[in-house]
Amino acid sequence: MCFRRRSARHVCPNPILADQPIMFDIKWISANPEAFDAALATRGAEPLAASLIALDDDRRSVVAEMNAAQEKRNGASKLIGQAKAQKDEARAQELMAEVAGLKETLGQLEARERQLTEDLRAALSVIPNLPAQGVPVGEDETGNVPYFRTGESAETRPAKPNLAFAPKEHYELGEAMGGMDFETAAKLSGSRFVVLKGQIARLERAIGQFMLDLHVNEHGYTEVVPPYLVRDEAMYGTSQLPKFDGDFFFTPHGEGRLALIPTAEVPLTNLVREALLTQDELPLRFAALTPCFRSEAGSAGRDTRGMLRQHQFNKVEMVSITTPDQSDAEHERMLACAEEVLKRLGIHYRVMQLCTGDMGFGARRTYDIEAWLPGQNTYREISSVSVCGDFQARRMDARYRDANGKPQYVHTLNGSGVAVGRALIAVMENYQNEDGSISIPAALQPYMGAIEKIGG
RNA sequence: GGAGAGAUGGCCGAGUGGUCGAAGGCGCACGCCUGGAACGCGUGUAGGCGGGUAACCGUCUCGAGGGUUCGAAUCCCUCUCUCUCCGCCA
Repeated sequence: MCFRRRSARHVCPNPILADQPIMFDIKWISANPEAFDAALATRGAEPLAASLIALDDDRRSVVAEMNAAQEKRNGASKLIGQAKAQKDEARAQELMAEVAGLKETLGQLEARERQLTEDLRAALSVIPNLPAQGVPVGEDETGNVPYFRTGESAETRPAKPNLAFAPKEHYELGEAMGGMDFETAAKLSGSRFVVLKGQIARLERAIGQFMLDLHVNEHGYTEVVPPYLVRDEAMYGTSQLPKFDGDFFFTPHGEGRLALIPTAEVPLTNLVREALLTQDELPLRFAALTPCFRSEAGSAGRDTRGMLRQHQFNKVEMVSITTPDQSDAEHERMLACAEEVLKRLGIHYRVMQLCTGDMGFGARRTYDIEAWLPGQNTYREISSVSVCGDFQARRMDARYRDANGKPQYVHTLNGSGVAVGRALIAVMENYQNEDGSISIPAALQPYMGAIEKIGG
């Protein structure tokens, strides 16, 4: 709840957030107003540069006035100290009277400065990140375009399975096997929850273990077990807040609340919040297997059957912290890491580069990996890999010292590697047999006690 | 949950109401020394904001916010966080 201004109430759930750093460089906006507005336009936002610059001009003139008044006061105070030291009480009294008048104007100026800074911060905090060069312009998912990394083609990816029968959807297979129970889950928790049992539960665990091992052992990520409950400040840092307050679960804690992480991106990225790193520490690469909790209020009615869209699911997340010049290469690398999961599992997929209108709030550029689901006869998102530039770093105040010793904002990247629940769906549907059993992909067999098949 | 201690620069760590943005150390950079290095010696080294082409100038910041004062890292209040001990507990 924000007490300051009615208009800001819905975007300012926690007054603590008012102290958070600013996420756009207002100087850059002032120097490039047309480019700023043009970039916003591709994301479906109204032009804002003029109003932001006006606000900043006001702020700067007040700051200048304030500084001048402070300088005057400081000078006088110093003289008072000297006068007192010389026992010149009359002179001291004289100076003190002079300074007295400054106090009031100074107080007013400080109050105005604070208000203007907060107004500017509040305005900037709800503006989405600007797209990177080359991101296709479009309004929604129909504007997304297929993407291949250098050296990649359809031939370098697993083919669709050759099923000589009508494939079933994952929930049909799971329920028939007694390993997937939505009715019981609804009794416990309502819709959009599931109970996994027996071999399906084990398969879910195997997939998560396999993926985390892959990234840790072969892709150079440091394994992390982060908190699953985080403060609003952390959610603000990765830009889930203040704009999307309704999409998450919160639990009361003390006088405030904690958020259940919607993705491990939040705790993993915030690992470097308020840090000043050295250049040779970078890049930092973190991976974690965690549950994710999403309220998803806006998506009621979509994908109500099965476990495609749940309030709770497990996911392996990758996060990289890099210098600005490394982030684009790291983005391709991270995409390769995520793709490798599907290659090892032998699941057909495609990669889509998201257009400007379909990208998430904090992303500069995003690749989605969509796995082929025979039961649905379509591709469904199983991973999303984004580079955020310095957008999150500004919000978190995460910096490093560059070659000249100057602090600079780091760049952050995040990607699913991949969503466990959806990978389970993909394995089940792609490896189903006509008798309803499911073959276990070779990569997972070590995690399944070397069995080759479940159910049936 | 109960009791106590603390929060200072990249890190560690001193600190008196007035010239303290802050001793000292570590780290880092540069120079000297060396065949080259280590050691040693010397010099330099916070961040934000505003102004200036720049050199530079001003201002703010010693956990956060408020107060006392002409003047606060230093005194008072509130809050947040950390640590130690006790209790409870997977």
